[in-house]
Amino acid sequence: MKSILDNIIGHGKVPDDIIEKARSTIQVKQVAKGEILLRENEKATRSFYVRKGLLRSYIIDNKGKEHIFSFAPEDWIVSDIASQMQNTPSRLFIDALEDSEIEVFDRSVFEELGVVSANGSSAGVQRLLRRISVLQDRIIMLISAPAIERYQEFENTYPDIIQRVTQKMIASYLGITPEALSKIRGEYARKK
Amino acid sequence: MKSILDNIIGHGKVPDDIIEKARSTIQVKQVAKGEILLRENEKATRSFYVRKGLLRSYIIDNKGKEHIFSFAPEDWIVSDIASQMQNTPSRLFIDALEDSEIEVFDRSVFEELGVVSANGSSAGVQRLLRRISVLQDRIIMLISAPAIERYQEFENTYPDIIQRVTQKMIASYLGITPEALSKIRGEYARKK
DNA sequence: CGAGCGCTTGATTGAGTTCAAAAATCGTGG
DNA sequence: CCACGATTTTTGAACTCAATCAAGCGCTCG
Repeated sequence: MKSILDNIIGHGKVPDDIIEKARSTIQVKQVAKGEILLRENEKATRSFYVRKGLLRSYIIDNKGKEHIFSFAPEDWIVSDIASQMQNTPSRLFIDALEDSEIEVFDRSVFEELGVVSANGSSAGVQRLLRRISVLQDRIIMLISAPAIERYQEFENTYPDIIQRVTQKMIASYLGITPEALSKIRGEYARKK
Repeated sequence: MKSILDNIIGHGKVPDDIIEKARSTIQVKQVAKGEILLRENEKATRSFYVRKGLLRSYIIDNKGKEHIFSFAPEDWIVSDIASQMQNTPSRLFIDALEDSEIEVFDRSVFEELGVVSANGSSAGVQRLLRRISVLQDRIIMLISAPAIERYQEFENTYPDIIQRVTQKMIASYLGITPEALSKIRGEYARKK
């Protein structure tokens, strides 16, 4: 059976004793369909590797509606990277759509294997993780929020950029037409 | 002035001579507003680090409309990771929104610095890059394609998952209501 | 066997698009 | 530095795609 370790470490190169030490920090778990592994507002410290079965991650918006961020079948990893990165309470729920067998692990596994922060290579990986976190947030906005909220989010997240580009560009980034953005901004301003 | 190197290598730890060798493969370039650095269908081999100015990446859909995937101000990196990962022709254009000063580099920089494929740590990084590439594709679909095309894309990309989850879940993943998906599928099937 | 869930279908509503045209802003050459 | 042309932004009307609300059917699993 495949393990997360087979995926982190490439071929050879990592000493057996280190691998064994890492393996001891990984916890194998059987989860029943419907079981919740991570709830909103919990601190996301652990990630889940799926050996067998199917997990999903999703958010619940302010109207109580579910929006699935990702499915995770065999050999996939699920986690709230954004929450882990920024050390903020998680926005995602993670649960099991089928009875599953998973491996539970946290950042320390990567550190022990030298993937993260081992010898100066950390900053590049940090950057990749931050990128993923940004993309995750954007997808969540796109599937769950109406145009006006996406605009407000953009306003807050990129105050510097908003000054430097045309509205046409911002609209294009948000996935709406310039006309729609103009109208949204009109109403929005009027209401303040 | 900050360089991409300051970001890849963390603090200390990488020998000076290796850093210098890496630095020699990085090319500093002045680009004028409007200049195009990467075109659709080119093979994306290089990435761009912005020292000063503003770049963007975007696609042009089949109706000729631009959709901005990302802005890249100072200290950001732009590249078509999906294209680089899968070695496919790029879907993204990259151009300059302001006169900018950038650093041009390719994968070899990471390899030389031991971030990628140096000593077995590669597989973990590969996984992160693949994740980014998946997220990139999904965002592009969300901002540029109507619901039916997003569904068809999903059908092709995750044929295994489609069998195992309810349509309600798929709709939730696509960012539409179950009713809308049902209707879309109805028409779609009828037309075949 | 019944209750609930999932899927479909229909009617209505609403957010955002498209098309068009006017007003405002920007950039450039004279 | 001004003026002109081009682009951007705004506004309006008609339209379209998808959301909402509601009802009905079929299935399963408890």
